[in-house]
Amino acid sequence: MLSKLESRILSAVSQHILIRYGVEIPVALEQPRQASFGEFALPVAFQLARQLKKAPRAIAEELVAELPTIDGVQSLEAAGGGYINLRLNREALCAAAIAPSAIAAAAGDGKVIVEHTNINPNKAAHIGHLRNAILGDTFVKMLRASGQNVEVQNYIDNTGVQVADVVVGFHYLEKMGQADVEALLAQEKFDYACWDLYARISQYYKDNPEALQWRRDTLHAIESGEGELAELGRIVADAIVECHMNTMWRLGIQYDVLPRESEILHLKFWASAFEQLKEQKAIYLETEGKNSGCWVMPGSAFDENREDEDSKVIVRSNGTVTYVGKDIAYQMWKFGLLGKDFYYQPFRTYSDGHPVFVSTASPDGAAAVSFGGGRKVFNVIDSRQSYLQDVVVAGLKALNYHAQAANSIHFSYEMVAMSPRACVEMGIELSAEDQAKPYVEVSGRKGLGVKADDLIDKLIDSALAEVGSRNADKTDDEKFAAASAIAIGALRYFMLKFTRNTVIAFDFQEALSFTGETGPYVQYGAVRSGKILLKAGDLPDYAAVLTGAVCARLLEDEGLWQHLLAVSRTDQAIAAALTAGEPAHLARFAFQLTQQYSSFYRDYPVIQESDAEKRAFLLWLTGQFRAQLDRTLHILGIQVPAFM
RNA sequence: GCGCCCGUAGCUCAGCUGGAUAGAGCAUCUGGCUUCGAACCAGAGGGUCGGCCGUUCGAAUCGGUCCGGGCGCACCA
Repeated sequence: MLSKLESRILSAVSQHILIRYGVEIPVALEQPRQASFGEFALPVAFQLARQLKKAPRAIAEELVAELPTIDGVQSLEAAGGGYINLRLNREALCAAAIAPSAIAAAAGDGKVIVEHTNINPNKAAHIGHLRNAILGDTFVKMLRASGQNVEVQNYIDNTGVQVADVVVGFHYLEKMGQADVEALLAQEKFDYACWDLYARISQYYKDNPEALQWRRDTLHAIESGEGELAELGRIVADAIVECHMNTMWRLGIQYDVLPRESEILHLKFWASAFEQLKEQKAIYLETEGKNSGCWVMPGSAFDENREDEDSKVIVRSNGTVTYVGKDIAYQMWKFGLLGKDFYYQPFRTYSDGHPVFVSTASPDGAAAVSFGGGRKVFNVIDSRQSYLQDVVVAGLKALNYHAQAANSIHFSYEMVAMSPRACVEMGIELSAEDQAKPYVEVSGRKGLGVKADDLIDKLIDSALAEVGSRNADKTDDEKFAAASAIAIGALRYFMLKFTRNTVIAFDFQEALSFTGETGPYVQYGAVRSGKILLKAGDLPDYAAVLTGAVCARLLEDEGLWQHLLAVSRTDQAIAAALTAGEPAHLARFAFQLTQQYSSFYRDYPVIQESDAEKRAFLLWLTGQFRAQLDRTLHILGIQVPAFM
């Protein structure tokens, strides 16, 4: 609601300055430190001071006197060293909020692709993967809320060493065949079994380096797609992908398509990319030095501080392509630059009816859908991969795809590590070296980490204990549903409250907290407001009761005005978070909005209000709060339980 | 060695393109449930924004430098 007014103010002010002083400067609008200063502040006089060689305070006073009246603005005032504080017309803002408004979604041109989750399908998902998926999913919802057409991809590396290692574990360590693995699969928690096995085989390699030959053999078999080892690889990867999809769906996270590495290999995506790279001389065949016999990208292409000799191998001397090479091909496909596409078949349909497809190599029985070909691509990958992401972008540039290179965005974030206390609580023994650190890196190879499903279960358990103690009258199913919503709310909020470049040192006590700045705090505010609306019975006809005069009278109350203001800032908050690319900003807004509501809740009893006009107004404000909070929570992927 | 990130209250973190008295949560202390549910609210204490230079009307924010911590820099993915 406020965003329109804001742009009106900005254009009026900059226009006036242009005419009056003949200068064109970017005008900024801020929120004053104190609410008593007004609703907005213009620091523009400070900027003008230099150019006009005049005291900022004098300029501010001049502007206050000369600025034309702006629709919706009550008054202007020069303050402090040169601020212009600005008060809004309360009645006008209120009237605008009551009138139903059509929100014009700014439809973006072209498709935006967001790739996230991307967990190696060889073990259970852990807290690090949760951060990736929750961050990615929330960003997707932010984009969609702004009218963008978004395609969500979850890349499945089903032919890599990590899958191979688990296959090695089954085949060589456990001496298990296809039937044995399938029997294990039928039991619960296959991803947990693989988690342990992966840690074991990793340790085994350490103790018996000669066993690495098993990995090479297995990897080769998996890449060729033939034989028993390849079949085992398929079974493992497919089953684990199912597990991951289930885990993520518990958090409300969906995908549109699962492109798999096996199809990138079989459909020869790399061959097409290789041709283009050679043709454009983006890579060359090294004939001397340590990389002799390899196709390499010169170091200067992706890092200006590097020498050309400090190059990155794209194709190994044995003719196989590296991870980065495959990633360049995949990135090209995302932009539709490969001249190829996968075939697809349905993978599953979520309970809300949304289908997700998986890539296949064969046109037989393929679904009539297509993916990729985006205008802009966001890769949600942790910051440790930034070097490789740079190489991928350099590849696009070297191919003269400059627009695509500029639209390849590494949506990076810092890792989730384990706090020493969390390690102790899990009974993990740390090396002396690790103990000295402020936090320890999560490691699948070491089996060091908190599994996503375990954490969710733990959260549900403790939410259930709370819900149970407060709602004896509800059925078990109802209580479980509420506890689940609370648990997911707590988890998503926890992962989102940190800005992207903050390392999260995972701590059980913080993650399991339901008080203070948490998801449940916000959900609680929503539930309380919902209860009032429910108890109020039939809602009044707001447009009829809340006339301009009524609003003007009631909004003289500073508390009510501040509440209306807070609610009105939702649009801005959503837009600002998207611009900054920080879901954390939106999470914080949800918290602050709820804080505002909590004091409103205490100060203004709604149901027993005897003044009918005021009661209607309070009800309307309550509804406004709930509606705006619901919008925000929807983007954050947090549901409001029926009770709590 | 080179590159990226971080250093703000006892702890965990915010602080938007430099702007008015640096903010939350947790923890500590005080007060508030016969009043729409206290997973809440009100209040108190607690900070040389890692150090030092610089840029400017103005710096937690920009630049330089030093100190401390993390992560990268493979013919692994």
